[in-house]
Amino acid sequence: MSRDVSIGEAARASGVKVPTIRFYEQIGLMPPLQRTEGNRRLYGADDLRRLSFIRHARELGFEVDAIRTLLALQDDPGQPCGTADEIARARLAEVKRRIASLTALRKELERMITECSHGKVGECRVIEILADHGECRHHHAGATRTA
Amino acid sequence: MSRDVSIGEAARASGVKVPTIRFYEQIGLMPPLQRTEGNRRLYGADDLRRLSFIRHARELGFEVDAIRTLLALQDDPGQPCGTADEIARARLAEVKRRIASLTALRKELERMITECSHGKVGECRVIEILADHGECRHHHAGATRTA
DNA sequence: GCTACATCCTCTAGCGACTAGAGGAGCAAG
DNA sequence: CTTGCTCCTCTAGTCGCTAGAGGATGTAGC
Repeated sequence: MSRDVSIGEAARASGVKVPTIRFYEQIGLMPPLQRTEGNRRLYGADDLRRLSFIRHARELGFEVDAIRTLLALQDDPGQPCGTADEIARARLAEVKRRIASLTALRKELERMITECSHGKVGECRVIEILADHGECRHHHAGATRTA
Repeated sequence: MSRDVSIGEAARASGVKVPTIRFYEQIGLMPPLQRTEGNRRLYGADDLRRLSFIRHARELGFEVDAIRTLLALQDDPGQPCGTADEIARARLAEVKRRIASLTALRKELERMITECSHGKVGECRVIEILADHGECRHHHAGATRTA
């Protein structure tokens, strides 16, 4: 039962980088940890599980606030899971929106690239299409950020 | 020939917000502008075209550095357009990667949600799958940010 | 001329989720 | 006892804006 490992080992075990682990502690995603006499952090099995949970949730693109809520739910298993479900659904909706938006971007980019005749900039379709919004099928998709 | 408009009118015409326009000037995407006696910026037709170019490029998710390069190319139409093409291709590749990654996320989220039986958190699949990375088909997709 | 009011100016700080680096302490092996 | 690794805290930087303070300018109506 390898208990109470260092932050470096926790990083290797969880796949979260050392500075990021410290950052998670700072913003309260990880609880304040046990320390050695020499002031080094010690991670037990629960802490490692929590880290992995956070990592996985981040990979799925949940925001830190959402993860905070999910962790609180996990710590209280008797609660109904409507909130967790809601958070996941909201994330799914966001992901679908992003996919739709990116698919539109892909089409537009492909069009630019295939129309470019690889000559001079003066007649380059890439530049022309960027210059004339009217030429383009893409109309302000909005939200073009985050995962 | 509505020449030399105010920043507010430039914002309305281009769809870029006033503070964002000033920000573009600050980071050198827009050149230092003509000013009135009262120190207000004046935008001519060229400036408005440049703004629209920037806006469109940002909508397509090009980074500011890439836009800087594209603008420099546009200003020098005799150049071969290989660089523009390359930038567009790089962006397309990135968009494709993001779509692939988000599609994997979507599947995973859908699985979580459909398996959730809407009972207590203790037996909630959403929480369980987040807790056990082993249960999941999704393996560190990497780049989960930006457009 | 005078008063509202909109629009403009500059400057600084904040967002989210980290990442990088300075400057120093602890600890095991040779 | 020194080398070299890991760890500590703290601050600042990343990207592309966005928000707000605090003040100047411009315009329309009276």
